[in-house]
Amino acid sequence: MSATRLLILGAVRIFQPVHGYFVRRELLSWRADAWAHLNPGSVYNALRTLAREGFLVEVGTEVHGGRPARTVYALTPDGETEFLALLREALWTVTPYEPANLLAAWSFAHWLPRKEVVLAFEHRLVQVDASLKSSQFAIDDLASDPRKPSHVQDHVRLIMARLEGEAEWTRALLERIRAGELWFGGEQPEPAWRSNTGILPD
Amino acid sequence: MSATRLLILGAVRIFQPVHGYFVRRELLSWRADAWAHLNPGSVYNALRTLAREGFLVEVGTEVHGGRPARTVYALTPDGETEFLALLREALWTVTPYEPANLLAAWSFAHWLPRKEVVLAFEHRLVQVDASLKSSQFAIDDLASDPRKPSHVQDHVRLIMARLEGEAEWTRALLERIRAGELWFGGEQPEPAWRSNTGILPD
DNA sequence: ATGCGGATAGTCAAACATGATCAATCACAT
DNA sequence: ATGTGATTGATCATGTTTGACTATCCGCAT
Repeated sequence: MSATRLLILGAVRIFQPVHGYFVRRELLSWRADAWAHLNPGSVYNALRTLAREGFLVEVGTEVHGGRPARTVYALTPDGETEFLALLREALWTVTPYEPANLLAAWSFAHWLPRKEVVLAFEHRLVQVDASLKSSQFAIDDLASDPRKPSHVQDHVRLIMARLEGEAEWTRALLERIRAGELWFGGEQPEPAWRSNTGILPD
Repeated sequence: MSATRLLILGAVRIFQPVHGYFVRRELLSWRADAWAHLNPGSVYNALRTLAREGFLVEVGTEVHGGRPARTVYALTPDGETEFLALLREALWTVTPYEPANLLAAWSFAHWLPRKEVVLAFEHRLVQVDASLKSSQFAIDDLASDPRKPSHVQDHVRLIMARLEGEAEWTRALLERIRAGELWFGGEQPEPAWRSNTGILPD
């Protein structure tokens, strides 16, 4: 799933050099285990996969006492590029069947310039609007086709209702961003939160 | 994924005895490939898994010309029970992180009595309401915790906005069901749609 | 000193999903 | 007759997800 890749890449980017368990704890504190189905195995697997693909490097291995060794990762330049690509993809594209994408994208959107986020959100609203309009025609077509069960129309309506909810959230946030709330790429030297615990191991 | 199991079980239940490709085509015409990530492999795999678990039986194998043999399935009594259990679970439970569940459930809800569907939908609205209320407290807590990144609050808001959209859909449908629209379990002898093509092979 | 819950750090086999690929057939125009 | 593209019916290697499980260490009360 692409949300997992973005989450892992983004979390490593913030805390690098960082080991798997730390990434996992942080993402757990974002409830990503729930909304992105992020199980322990997924985290470690994604780390290994991203490393194999050259987006992450193992920068070392630490052992503390008799505990399992922890592998420490950092982003490569390619990983940086990939992160931005995935982030933009997730932020600019409405994916009604991948609800985790927007959640993951919003987790890292403050790394982009405020202006881009505004444009991306405006674009999302345009996409949703187009979806709503086109789906009305789809529903009319479905209604006139006796071979299609009528619940398919209701499916479309449900998907649109959820999208409408998402659009409402987008509008509310857009207003806050336009009003100068929140901090974006380059506007603030340091993020206010740098840890899920307040204490970084080591 | 549990939506896949419900979809396959339900589709077989409608069209049994039926082969995999037919089930796939039907679910494709419901756009389930999009909203439930239903790839070809998932369908055939689910059929085999459900058969292994005793919920489906292979009632035979047909060969037409030089094409791959088609395996024909039907529900067992256990499969019937499992179908109803999965359907009720999906219909009665709000699962914000499994958006396909409700879509799958609504595909088969007309097999249940109208009264149950009304109760289930009313219960869904209660659940959403509780979610909305509890998440307001969660947001307040998150806001007062400087260690938590502020996007986590926005995550909660987005999830709630989507849920609110779902609730809107639920209310609209509930009204129609209460008004006597649509047909439910035992109210109508035959479903009006029995095929995705109008022509059943054979 | 001992017991016990919780945090730390991660593994692994089994289950499941992915979607390109196959090879025959059909519809239909050239 | 032959090429073209869509349809039929499914498989399979590869990759990903699942989540129970391991094993140590720490804090702290008994």
